[in-house]
Amino acid sequence: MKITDETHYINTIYYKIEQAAKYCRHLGTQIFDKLCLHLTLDEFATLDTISLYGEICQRDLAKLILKDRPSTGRILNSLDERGFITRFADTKNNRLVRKMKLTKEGSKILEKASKILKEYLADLPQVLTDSERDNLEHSIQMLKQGLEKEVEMNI
Amino acid sequence: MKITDETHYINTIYYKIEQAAKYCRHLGTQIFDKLCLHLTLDEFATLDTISLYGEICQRDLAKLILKDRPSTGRILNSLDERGFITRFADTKNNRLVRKMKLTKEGSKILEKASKILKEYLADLPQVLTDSERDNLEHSIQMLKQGLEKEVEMNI
DNA sequence: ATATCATTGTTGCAAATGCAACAAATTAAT
DNA sequence: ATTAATTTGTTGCATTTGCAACAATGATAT
Repeated sequence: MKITDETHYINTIYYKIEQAAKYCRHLGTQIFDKLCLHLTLDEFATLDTISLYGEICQRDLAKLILKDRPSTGRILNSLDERGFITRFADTKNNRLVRKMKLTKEGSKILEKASKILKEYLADLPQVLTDSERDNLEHSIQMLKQGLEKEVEMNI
Repeated sequence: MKITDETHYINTIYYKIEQAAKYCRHLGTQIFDKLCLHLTLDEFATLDTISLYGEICQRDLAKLILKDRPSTGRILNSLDERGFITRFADTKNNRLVRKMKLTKEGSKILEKASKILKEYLADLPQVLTDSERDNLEHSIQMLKQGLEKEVEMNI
């Protein structure tokens, strides 16, 4: 039985990336759960992305947080209801869009969660050396650019 | 606006890996759909894994195909109903388990799908050079090993 | 001016997923 | 011997996701 046989799916780079992604997400949700941040990983990523990009429309946000438009809308509904963001009408290319920005409350909880998260992660053993991480980032970037040409993401 | 600000989630390696994984899965399902292989990506991966590892129990298979036990059982039910695998009782560490193996039909459709897939992928432009892919594989492996110590996957 | 197409966001529903609870079988403990 | 704990697989249900259809608005074409 040749476990390293490259012709099998389980040995492809696609499989290994999916596996790594699942570990990442699992670890993320476990940490968010344990730390009681009152935010899910997706909500945190959404607030963080808005704070980074400022006022963007929902579709652009969807592309950034890797969710489809309905899912993005639902996450924003929840954040809106809880007073972490406000949404307002604006235009993009002369088109009516809904943009959003953080409220004071939103900035506060994002900052608090970031701080707690940072402290927690600092106590974890480092999984990759800096050079390994740089290597990985570069390779992933190359892969993404290659795949982008082949896949229609339809967001 | 510092888009490359490393303190933001969207710039972390975790985010980038999830993004790459989503591209991989999207491309995979699109290809399987287009080629009309009468198998989903997950079903293909399952057949491929069984053909590689031989007779294994469901839980071990679940760990390999990165699904939880219920999902694995459901995939196997479907493959079983369609005659691509047979399941039988066996023991592992003196414990009763259900193992499975490919039927003639299962081997046939796996072989056919592999062949079509290989031809299709050969026609795609190469997204990574061999050395880039080797690099990526090594880094991903390191990351996975690091994460494994921190996450309980509960499969 | 009217019709057609494109973009953005929402709704609704089917499918997939995650998870807890359960059942069956075996091991370990007292 | 009885009880408790473990491992494996299934069931059921709540949540999430994916996707198609729709509504609203603006751009383009004839």
